[in-house]
Amino acid sequence: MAESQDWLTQLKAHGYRLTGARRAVVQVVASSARALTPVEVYDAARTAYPALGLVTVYRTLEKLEELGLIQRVHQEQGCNAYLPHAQGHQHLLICQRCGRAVYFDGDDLTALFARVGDEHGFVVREHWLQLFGLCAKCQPEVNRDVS
Amino acid sequence: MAESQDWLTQLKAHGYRLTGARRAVVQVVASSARALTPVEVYDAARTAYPALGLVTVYRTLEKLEELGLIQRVHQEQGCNAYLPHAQGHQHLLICQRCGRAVYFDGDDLTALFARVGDEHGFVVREHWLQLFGLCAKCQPEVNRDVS
DNA sequence: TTCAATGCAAATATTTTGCAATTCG
DNA sequence: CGAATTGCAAAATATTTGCATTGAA
Repeated sequence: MAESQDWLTQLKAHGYRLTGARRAVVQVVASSARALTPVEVYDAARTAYPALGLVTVYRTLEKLEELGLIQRVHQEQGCNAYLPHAQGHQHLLICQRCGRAVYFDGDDLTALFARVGDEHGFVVREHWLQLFGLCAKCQPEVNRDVS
Repeated sequence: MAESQDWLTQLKAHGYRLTGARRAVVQVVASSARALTPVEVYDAARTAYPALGLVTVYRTLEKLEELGLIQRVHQEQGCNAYLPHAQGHQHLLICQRCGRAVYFDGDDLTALFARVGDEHGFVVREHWLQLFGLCAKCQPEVNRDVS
């Protein structure tokens, strides 16, 4: 994936070395359409780089987050999964069945949120917005799961 | 606090017993204006009920959440703090300095979110919105912190 | 009196740290 | 070669479970 290469370039640009472990982790996370936990990254990346240690996954994710290349995703099931970060100001729409995540634009919401803050004497500096639902592929499947 | 009494009534109504430990935990959480972690609840509630165990705090919070009386709050610093739940459909506005939380109304957002989902082939079933900023009291303080 | 609830201790799970060996540049 | 990076083992945290005792109804 092109994104994967770009991340490696970014790491290098910030003085980090390009190691086998990092390449494997980057490859996995950069190409995932759903948020992955450290252990999931570990398992997936070991097929490409068997000597990988879980600690290195933690440390690499930390650096990728610091560089703004990935973002932590909070869900009911847990808050320690990571996804490639969107460009600009975007919000997440996550499938509750398969975990697939897509970003959507929310620029027009900022003004609304500032107004809400005003009404309570707050200055709003950040907002978190996530939508949960079912993606096109999973909508028919859910009925099947239940029956 | 009146809310505290109401929670105890709810617990009883669902077949749970009203014990000293539960009264202490309920009292602390129901009257808090900011989200508290299990350990914070534990420390605060022990002044009223010294024999309290941390495990009981976990178990009580679990029941309160199950009854919809409290809700888990996710923040940058952690995702294991609880706050009294709002009535109806409300969202959180949290002060980044003192932690004070207030709810605001978000009914009008539902239609907008459904439309966003549509554009991506999703059926939106839930949404999650939180605003972060500075409350009236903390706005002047922040400048002082920095200088 | 009965069984839910408790608190302790121990088990799990998750994340972080110390450190000697390895490897990128 | 030298410093950054790695993986292991161990430590530190956070949460859950087993179980004998206690106490609410």
